[in-house]
Amino acid sequence: MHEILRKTFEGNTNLPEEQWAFVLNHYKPRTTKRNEILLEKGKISQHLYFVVKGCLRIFLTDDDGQEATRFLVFEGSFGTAFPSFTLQQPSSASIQSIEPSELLVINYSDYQLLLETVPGWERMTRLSLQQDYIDAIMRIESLITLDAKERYNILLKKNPRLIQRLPNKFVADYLGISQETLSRLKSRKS
Amino acid sequence: MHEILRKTFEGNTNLPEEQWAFVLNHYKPRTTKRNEILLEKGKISQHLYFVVKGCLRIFLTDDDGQEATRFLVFEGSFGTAFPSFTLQQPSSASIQSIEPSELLVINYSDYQLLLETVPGWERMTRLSLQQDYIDAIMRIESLITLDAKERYNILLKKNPRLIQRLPNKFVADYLGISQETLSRLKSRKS
DNA sequence: TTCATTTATTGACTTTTGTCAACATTATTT
DNA sequence: AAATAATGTTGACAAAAGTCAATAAATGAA
Repeated sequence: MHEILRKTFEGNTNLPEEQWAFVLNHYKPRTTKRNEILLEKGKISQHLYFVVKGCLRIFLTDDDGQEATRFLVFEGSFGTAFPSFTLQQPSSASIQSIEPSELLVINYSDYQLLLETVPGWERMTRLSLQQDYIDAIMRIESLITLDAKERYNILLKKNPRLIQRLPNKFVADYLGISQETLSRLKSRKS
Repeated sequence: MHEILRKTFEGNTNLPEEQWAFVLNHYKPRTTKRNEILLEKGKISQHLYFVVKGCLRIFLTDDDGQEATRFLVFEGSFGTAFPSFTLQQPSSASIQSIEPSELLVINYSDYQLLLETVPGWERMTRLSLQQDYIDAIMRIESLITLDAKERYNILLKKNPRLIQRLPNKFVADYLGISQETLSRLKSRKS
């Protein structure tokens, strides 16, 4: 089960065998049920999740009960309420497991421990953060330059599995539009 | 002139005196004229800029000549076309110095050199990246959950100098809205 | 499988924002 | 200071997206 996690790390770093064991050991398996809430907003996020199977959703709720999806986390990716986890502050977002999922979980203090004790781990972390930041920048770009239809088309191209697999409403609020608008987009020609 | 840069770094790290000299030496002073273009889209970004005085703008242009501002970089902050600089790929964004500015500039290979040779510098970089990523996440949130007026109000509260100082049109496309909409927002009561 | 619940689609209408154009105002340059 | 260019405001209208409500379809649980 840790194999896929190791493969993911290996894109950015190369460790001696014993250190791999040390790192991977701090990621504990966990399974979740469909729609299980992993973090409620207002709490401090203590865990970073790696999705082996399934899908997580980091989302915001406002006072009217409106929801907006900040991130969707699929197989082979990491996710948490990042500002909360990093700064150890109450989270504005909640985390939900949309599907029954298999996760590997590291807690905040172990995350820090790896940074302190494993040589080269800081680099691993920096590189992965770099990529996350770039993804965020691209998302901002698409939000400020494209209309709903264009954003949908790009998502369809870049991440078709996401659209096939997820309930419409999650896709919609990930795109920052209403469910009805998405529904109309999909049936529109162009 | 390097003093403000050092102060900024010192929030995240603590170096012996000789290493400070080494780091700061790799940031070269540069001045720019109003509206000077520092990077054209399509080119690879070779420089990371620290703004001592003035203001930079990282912006996108489409085929119709429409512009959208990805980031505004003020005194005491770093900026570049990040995906291009990091991955050393052609940039989708351009960089412009909106005001006559004083910058401190490091090039890509020196940036890498500091990461390789200065102990603790990788951590400095990671922490600053973490904050940038958090800022990007918050910007995404505001784009998917708030309307133009709300986004404007938040910007007004969080960064009043930005609005006072910059031409309306830059503020507008930073918010992802048209100049006219911003103009109407400003005169609207609520 | 059936029932209950959740999710998706569609219509009618409203609100928000964008676009184009005219004009006013403010900066820059000479 | 005058001339020129850049920026800001406003109106009229168009387009995009949201909301509410009714219904259809799909899904999960018993």
